[in-house]
Amino acid sequence: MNLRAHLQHILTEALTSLGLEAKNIAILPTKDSSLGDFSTSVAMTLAGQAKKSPLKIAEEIKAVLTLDATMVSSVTVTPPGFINFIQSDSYSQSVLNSVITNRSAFGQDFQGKGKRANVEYVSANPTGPLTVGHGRQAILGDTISNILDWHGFDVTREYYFNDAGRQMRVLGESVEARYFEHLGKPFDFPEEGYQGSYIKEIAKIIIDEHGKGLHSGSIEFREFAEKFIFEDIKSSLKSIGIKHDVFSNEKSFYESGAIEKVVKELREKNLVYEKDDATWLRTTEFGKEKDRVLIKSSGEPTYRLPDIAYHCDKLDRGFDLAVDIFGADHMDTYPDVLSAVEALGHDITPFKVLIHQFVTLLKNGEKVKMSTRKGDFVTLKELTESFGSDVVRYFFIMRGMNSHLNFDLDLAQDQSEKNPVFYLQYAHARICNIINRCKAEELSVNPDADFTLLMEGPEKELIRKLDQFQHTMEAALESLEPQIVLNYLQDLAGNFHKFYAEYRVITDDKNLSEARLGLIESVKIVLASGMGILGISSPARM
RNA sequence: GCCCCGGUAGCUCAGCUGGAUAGAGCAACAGCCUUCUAAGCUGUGGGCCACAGGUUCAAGUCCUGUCCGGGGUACCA
Repeated sequence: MNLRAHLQHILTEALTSLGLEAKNIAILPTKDSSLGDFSTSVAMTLAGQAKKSPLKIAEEIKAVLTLDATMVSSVTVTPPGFINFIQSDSYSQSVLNSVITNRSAFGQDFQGKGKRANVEYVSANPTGPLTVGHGRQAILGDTISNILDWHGFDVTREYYFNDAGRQMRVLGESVEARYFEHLGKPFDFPEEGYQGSYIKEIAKIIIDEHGKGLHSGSIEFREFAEKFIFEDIKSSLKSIGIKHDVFSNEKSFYESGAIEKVVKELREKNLVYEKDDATWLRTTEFGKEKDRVLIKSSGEPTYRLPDIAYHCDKLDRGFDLAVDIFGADHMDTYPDVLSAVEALGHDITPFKVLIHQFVTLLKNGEKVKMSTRKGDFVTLKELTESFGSDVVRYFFIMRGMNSHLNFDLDLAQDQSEKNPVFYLQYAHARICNIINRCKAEELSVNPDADFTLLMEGPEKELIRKLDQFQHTMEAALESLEPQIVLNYLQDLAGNFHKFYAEYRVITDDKNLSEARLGLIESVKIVLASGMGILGISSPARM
């Protein structure tokens, strides 16, 4: 059993026996290990309720704790009322034994076993290459999927796209214009058309593959462009190790009649009405300031309508958890969609919506305003080609999704050489190297080595850190913030590098060498697990 | 105007459900490779955690207000 869970248990018992409220007992690893391994502030929290000084309560709690000596070696009380726990040697022993025995399964709690999760991410319409901004979402989504997967969820990675709307029509018109431009014929470039150079390339390829005889309004333009761009998107994602399981197409909801059904049901609930030749959704009923258009006067629906049908469909498919990952531009739109889904009688609690802030690109110290339509952007592919998948993935995870991300293209090249991702990978590679050396010395990993020989500060720190892996992963599941995993690994690697600088694994003392080998093997296992979750490779040599 | 996110070291950012002395990388400076990989380690300097109130035994963290930056507020997605 995990020490933290054990402490939770005995503290609950102790508080109950004292007639105190045993709720929200915060047990945290101490920052300063000289104070102990874990501490709780529960005595101070309860001081008001019990009308006693925190120190007195702490002492009382300490007196009635039923300690398991195989886990806790001592308990101290320090002002202003912390209760500190020092873990026993046998517990430390069991941590390393557990890592080495369970290997990649170490730390897994299988909270999601038997549950199905859906993660929708990227979902960019095929109107142009994926940009750096999409990259952030792609990597967030993929990593969150990995976290769910780690916890035992059956995860469906989904990409939803819209190929029936206005954007795709304009795409077709843009390609058509470039087609006739290439052929030296008169053309009309749409006012809101896509201006990127890739449109011209597509037009050229159409000439090569379909000849010069296409007429204005031909469906080929749009269809070819969509197919071509989608291939590019998929290959961009592949280059950073991302593959979706399901591509959901808006069109299918028209074909299945789901869209009509949504409108009909919303109308029956009086949530839809006609005005100015358009069909409106009564979002004011959901607390919004204004109602929103559902179907334009042109007859084209806005994205809201298919989105509602799509979200109903996700629920119908029986997911226990459905994570939507959107950019900040969706901030205002998803509540309407979810409210409508709820109004249609669905339970929307499976939905968890994550909003990430934008990526700002800096070039020559100035902001680059990115627009797919204007063709002014840096693609994810360019980024990956310059820096490699590991660096790109790390870069996008290292910042919380709520932070605006500044990406300085000039600095990126310099920094890529000193990128913190190498710090992690280097720790792993160093360990692999030592393990190889150990083999030559005929030292092998033994889960029952005498780990009580690991008495030095950095060694104890490593064991403490390894013990926190499970809790870290629980926190990552709770918050769906991949960054938590990354911060943990960074700390673990840091602890290892400190240990490495000061101590040698291969020594004259065979028992000590064996114990240290077990320690670094454990670090390697957890590093590899964590890096796997982040989608970052863990090289054996660098 | 209204809604959402942010404001922490010179720069980019961490800071777990409020906890003990606020951290990392980069940048600057000074050390450490005859010994398992120096993509590393050690040390120095650098902070009114935007500002003002409030809650609490305890606030970078929670509440209110102000200021600054970003996003949204479309019959675009």
